[in-house]
Amino acid sequence: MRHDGRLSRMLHVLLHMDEQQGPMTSEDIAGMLGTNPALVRRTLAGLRDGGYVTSERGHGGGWMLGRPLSEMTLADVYDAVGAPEVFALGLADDQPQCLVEQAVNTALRQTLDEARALLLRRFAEIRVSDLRDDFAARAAALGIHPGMRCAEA
Amino acid sequence: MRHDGRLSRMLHVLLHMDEQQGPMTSEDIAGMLGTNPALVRRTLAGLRDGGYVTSERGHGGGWMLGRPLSEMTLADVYDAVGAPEVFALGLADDQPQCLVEQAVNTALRQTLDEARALLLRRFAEIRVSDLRDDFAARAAALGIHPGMRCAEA
DNA sequence: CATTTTGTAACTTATCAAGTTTCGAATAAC
DNA sequence: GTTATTCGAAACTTGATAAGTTACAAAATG
Ligand code: FES
Ligand code: FES
Repeated sequence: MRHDGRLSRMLHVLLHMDEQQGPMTSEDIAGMLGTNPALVRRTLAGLRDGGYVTSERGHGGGWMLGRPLSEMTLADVYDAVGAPEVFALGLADDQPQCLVEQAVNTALRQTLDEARALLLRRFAEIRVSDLRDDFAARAAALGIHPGMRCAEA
Repeated sequence: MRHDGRLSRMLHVLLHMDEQQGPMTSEDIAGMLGTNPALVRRTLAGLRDGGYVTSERGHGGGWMLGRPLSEMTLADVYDAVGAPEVFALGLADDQPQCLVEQAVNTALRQTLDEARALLLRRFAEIRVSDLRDDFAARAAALGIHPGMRCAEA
């Protein structure tokens, strides 16, 4: 099944925004992600509603961080992109008549709920700034200037 | 995202097979699941390869359990249907050049791997016969004969 | 007013589980 | 051995939806 990359993409964008001076336009960002501006706007809209980024129209406009990365967790970003379905595994029928199928659903639902809870708990523990720090460590280890952009290379 | 219901469906089928005298044809099963025989064969093929069910062709043929439900875990069935992708959440790019994106991927991958491991560990702890027992308890609580079939009602 | 840039709606594409059709091969009943 | 049944398997269509695209209105700057 094709997966949902919105969380992954938005984290990437936030980190690049952090190491950027002024605002980034949707076009800048789209170039970075290898996609197009309209999609960027669509997805960033959720982050704007959550106050994690701000947008300005017109000359010199674009997207900027709405707060420091240390004040955003992965869970915040996950929620901001619409809290998409976590699992590809699912139930054949949510409310079956069949008692047998109800037993199956109960067991699967419990197990999936538990795994989802663990995942979201972990997401809530990780600040976006932690990823930046990991990135800085990587760059240092490789002796690479941390400001690189793959799209510009 | 549309989810993958193969595990759920196959568990349902196994439980019905267990409370059945003789073999069930693909058509019987398809009627139960609200689907069609070819799809049933396609999915059950994996369980047959794992020895969890057997199939016989011709008159009086069909599908039967290959071993008791107490000797199959949810993890066994999950593997037998092809160990489908667990998560709908995914990475935008698996092997990015960008160090920033690599940091994002590392963090997400770790967290997803942890949640997947928990899920599969739980699956390995649950025997299919446990679901049957839960079903029996449900039926008793409702005062319903446990042999009911929704498709026949 | 001309230009830049977001906001938004409408539409197309890609993907893959699910669903369908079809025919061949094996088995059993007669 | 002929017929009915049933699985096996390949080839194809459908449905759902994230992603991608197009287009244009609205707002801000100079
Ligand atoms: S997209 Fe991250 S460096 Fe280019
Ligand atoms: S499908 Fe489970 S009782 Fe009918």
